[in-house]
Amino acid sequence: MGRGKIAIERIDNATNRQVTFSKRRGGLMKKARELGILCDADLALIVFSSTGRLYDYASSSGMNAIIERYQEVKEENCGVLNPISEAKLWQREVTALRQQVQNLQHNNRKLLGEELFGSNFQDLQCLQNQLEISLHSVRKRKEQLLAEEIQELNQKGFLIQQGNLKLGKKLRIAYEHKMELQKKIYRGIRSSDQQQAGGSNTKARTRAQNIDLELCQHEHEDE
Amino acid sequence: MGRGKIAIERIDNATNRQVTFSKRRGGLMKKARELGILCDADLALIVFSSTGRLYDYASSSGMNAIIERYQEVKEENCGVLNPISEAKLWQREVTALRQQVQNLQHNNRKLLGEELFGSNFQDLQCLQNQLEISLHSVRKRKEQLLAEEIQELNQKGFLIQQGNLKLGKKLRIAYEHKMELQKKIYRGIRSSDQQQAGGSNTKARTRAQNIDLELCQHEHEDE
DNA sequence: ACCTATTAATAAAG
DNA sequence: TCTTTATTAATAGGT
Repeated sequence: MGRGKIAIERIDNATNRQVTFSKRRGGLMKKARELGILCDADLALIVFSSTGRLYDYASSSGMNAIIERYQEVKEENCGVLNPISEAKLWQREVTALRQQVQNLQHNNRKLLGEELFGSNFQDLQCLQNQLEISLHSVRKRKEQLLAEEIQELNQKGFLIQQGNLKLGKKLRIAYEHKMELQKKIYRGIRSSDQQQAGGSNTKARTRAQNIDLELCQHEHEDE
Repeated sequence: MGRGKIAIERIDNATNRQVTFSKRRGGLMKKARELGILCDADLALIVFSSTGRLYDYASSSGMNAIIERYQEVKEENCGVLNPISEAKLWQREVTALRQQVQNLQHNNRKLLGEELFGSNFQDLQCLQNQLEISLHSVRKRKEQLLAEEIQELNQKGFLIQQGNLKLGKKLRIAYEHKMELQKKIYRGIRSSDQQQAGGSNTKARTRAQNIDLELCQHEHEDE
């Protein structure tokens, strides 16, 4: 229809394309409307132009109703929930969770000894029993923790004591070593003094320092 | 187009309407497709027949994408959230509530003296203190309830005692009344015996019954 | 927007 | 539902 037929493919000429879009869009809308009226159909048409502009038509029931109806049908077919059912599902879960939170809060408050005015004597007795059980558990656990800590400390103490014993042994050996060295030094100094009578004792000090160093090395031997 | 023109109004003949629906639906779909291709437009067409059957067409981007795009545009205009954002919103709330439920359950379990292995000594001490406070509250409330009950019972007891006093008074009066009546009867029987020596005492019995009746009436006087 | 030659759609009938 | 065909409607290209 027209002064010549055109191939059904993207129109390259932008102006031409725009003109054709306007004309055919109008025709499509008109045909859609006519179909709805003539055949009592419920239909919707959504068109985005290549520039992003929106044009739409929906028969009497309205666009949203038609979209929802469409999504309901599709959901039945493919098992994938449409966004509206999904929202409703989430909403239901929110309601349930809020109820649960309320219950838990109520429970908590009772366990905290608040809001007791709604409870009768028997309820209070149960609550008291529960609290006593809880308290017992907590105390038991505390004792357990303490016991563990004590054991740990004992272990550490034992290890430290073992270390002490070792060190004591070493110290004794070192002491004996030292005594021997001191004796040697004493003998050395005496002979040195005899060789350089009245001279400075710088050399003797240096020797003493060397001895100290040796002792230190012994003490830190196997750390 | 066609062997004659038709008015754009609902076709009464059902068969005719069904045929027209088929033809025009096809035409509409074709035109929609052509518009999409020729003018590089993004479009969707949803048609429900009067019998509820769904026919739809969507250009390359797909029906859901087009519907979402449509709803996004509409949302911008009217400020009403589209179902997808709504679903996400609910979902976020569900996540938050689930977390809250978890926390509350954890708290509850601790207050019930369960799952104490994750707590250190100080936490346990706090928990114990709280439980002791709770227990104190519960015991206090129990005592309060008992006190109230005792007071109520005292009140009732007092009222019952009052009733008893009243009844006792009446009983005394009734007793005195009875004694007087018995004296009268005694005197009456004696004189009667003197008049009818050795005769039946039927009349005397009847009199005694009357007296009992009188007493009963006194006892139940103001109930 | 309008015009109009030309093609496409389709109403009615088979 | 599928074809045919007479007729109307849509529209391509030009103004």
